[in-house]
Amino acid sequence: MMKKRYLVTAALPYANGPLHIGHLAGAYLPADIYVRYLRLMGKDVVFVCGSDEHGAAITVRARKDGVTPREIVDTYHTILRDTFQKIGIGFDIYHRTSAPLHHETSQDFFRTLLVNGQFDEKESDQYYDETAGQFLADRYITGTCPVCANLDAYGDQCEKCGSTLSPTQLINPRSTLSGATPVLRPTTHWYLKLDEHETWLREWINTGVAGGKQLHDPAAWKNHVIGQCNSWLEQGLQPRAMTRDLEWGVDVPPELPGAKGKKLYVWLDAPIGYISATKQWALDRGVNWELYWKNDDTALIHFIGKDNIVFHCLIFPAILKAHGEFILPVNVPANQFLNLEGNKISTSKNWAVWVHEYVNDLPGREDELRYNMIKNMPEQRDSEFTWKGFQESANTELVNNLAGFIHRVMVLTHKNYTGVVPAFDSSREFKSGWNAEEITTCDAELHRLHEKLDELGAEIERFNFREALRILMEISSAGNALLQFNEPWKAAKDDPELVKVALNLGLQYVAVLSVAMRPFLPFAAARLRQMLNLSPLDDHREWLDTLNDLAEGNPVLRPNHALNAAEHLFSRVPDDVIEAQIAKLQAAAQANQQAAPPSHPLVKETISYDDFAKLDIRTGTIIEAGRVEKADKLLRLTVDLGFEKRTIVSGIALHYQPEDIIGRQVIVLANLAPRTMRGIESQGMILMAEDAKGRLSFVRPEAAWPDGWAVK
RNA sequence: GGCGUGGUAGCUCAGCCGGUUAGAGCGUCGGAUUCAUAAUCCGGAGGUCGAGAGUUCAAGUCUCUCCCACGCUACCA
Repeated sequence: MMKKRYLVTAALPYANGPLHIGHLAGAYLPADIYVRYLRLMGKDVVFVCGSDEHGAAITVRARKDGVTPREIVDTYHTILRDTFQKIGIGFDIYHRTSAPLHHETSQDFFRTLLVNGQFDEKESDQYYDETAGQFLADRYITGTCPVCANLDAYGDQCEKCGSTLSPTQLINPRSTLSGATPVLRPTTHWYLKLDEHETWLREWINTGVAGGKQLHDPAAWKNHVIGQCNSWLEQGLQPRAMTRDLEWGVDVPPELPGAKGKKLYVWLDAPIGYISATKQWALDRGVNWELYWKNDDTALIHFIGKDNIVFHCLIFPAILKAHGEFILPVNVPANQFLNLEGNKISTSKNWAVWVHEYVNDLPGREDELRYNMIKNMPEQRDSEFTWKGFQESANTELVNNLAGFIHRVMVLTHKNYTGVVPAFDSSREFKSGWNAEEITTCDAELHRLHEKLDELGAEIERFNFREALRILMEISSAGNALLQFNEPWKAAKDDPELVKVALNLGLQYVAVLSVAMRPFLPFAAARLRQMLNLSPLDDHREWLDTLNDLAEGNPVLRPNHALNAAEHLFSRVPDDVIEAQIAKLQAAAQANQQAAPPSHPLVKETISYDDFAKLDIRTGTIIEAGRVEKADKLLRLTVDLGFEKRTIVSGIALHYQPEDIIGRQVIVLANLAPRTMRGIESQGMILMAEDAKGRLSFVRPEAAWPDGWAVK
């Protein structure tokens, strides 16, 4: 499905931290390869990205560091922008969501949705800090994680166990602004009626048809992308709040009643960044941005990691459709996750390879990292980065195979022909590099190169970057074999014609590689162009031209063209560099672990004896225990209080087996209001001790004790 | 508990709208070679395709059950 125009987006990185290799392998590298290829094919393509600079995490961070949010985002925006540039991610524009143009664009979008009747205004209860006098963003509330019992989980997420949370799930919530216990207060927000979009989204995802038009081929989408979307659609889409009570973000259009203090939520902020970035790019060039967003001849493609699938495949498309004028993405080739040395990459545990540190520690080795990332790209499933693997791929494949081949052709040409591309008799036969048994001619081999280059491009178009890279290396291997089979170093004396053909063709391989390498290894490709004394690639259909030349049997490098001096394109990565990186990784993780000892929860606000006396706590004995259907964490207990038996549902199933706890004496909060969980009424609560790791332990009298008596 | 994705050679991964002896790279073993950064080329070994059952003339490839990993989701007073 070739289109006239391409708009390629890469997920906006959040501007409160630097970039790690997982980000690179997940979204930016595949996007960059794809875009570089399209440019070399002469396509009209715009590649946009930018920093996502709003939200509570940034204000929390600013408060902690004692600086303004502006300072935080300025710092990281600069780091991110420079890192992308240094590792060779060639955005056409790297914008930022704090730009006024972005604020205007987002607000206009909001207004249009409002006019189109896409919102419901609804009141809901949100946590409010009475001391600070404001509503609390999820990030401003901390408390005990209900999943892993981490004492410092945020209202939106527990960083220890990674669970997604909502503030009301937190046990013992506290405001990070004042330390006070927040209270629930009603507030009004604008909800996008996502449920009304469910039907067309389901059809669009599964058939590619929307509004009666075939917009894409679902077979071209990755399994896990469609799978996850359907998983969500299955559960039914709910209206989603598009605004929040935040202090740092895009204002809800101020002319609207009730807009005061409210900001657009990420859903209507970050992805609109793609649009505002395009606008800015177009403005800078006097181009019409709408061609890229509102025209059916444009292919919109989002490169993201798998954590962003639902957002880019369901919510953002719903928003675009709700607006009415925008096109939908033709594909969302999300990658899975990259693990690091056997563990998940974790920012909070400092288990990561930071790209800005990499370019500093291993200067001039940008392509080596890119190569390994592509070779192990998590295209269909999670994959793994190891420093040992990095060293191996760099040394065996880039140094030995690729750089080695190029160097030997160059050196032989300099020895035999003083660095000038030799002319040769085109009828002369020789052994093919693709098969030692096959006798071939230069013309036939140029056609074979054409096939390979064409195939390579097709794999890129299908987002099969690993396979594309494999074909690139296959060309290099065939080049090595060409030399091996024809042995031009031997033939110089008795068969000079053979030497001419073999080296000429070898040089054609190298010239083709100088183009084909560019999407993957842009720095080395530039060095190689220089070495070959060819003009630098400027992304104007050089790939297409090369294909055309080869198809017609024309050499890419003409006879008598003078080459520059032979140089090694890559150098070995020595052991000590790798060892240093491994040591650094482990040291950082360890330091992080030591720096963050488990903190005890703050003591809650003082209460009177009367408050305590309201609690009726009794001894009891578990006489029955069983699992609760369809619940991982719940046990249904029957507890004997001596004077009566109670049914109590308790969230201890992960810590105790039912058969092990029958007969166990426990302490019961006996006058807690009954509550129904999973269809069972719980008449009380078992008191448990809990440690920093979330382990639970029964609390009980130190020796057998009669049931039903008070604990005071 | 529900949903989704994955579980294929020592390692990293392809293949999966069923169809000849299951593939690649790296590693390993043997051989050739020396123009080239101890590089290169050729060849071999290595997999009962997570487990079990079923459909079929034929199943990594379809169905069911189970196990494991990852993600989302429910339960936690």
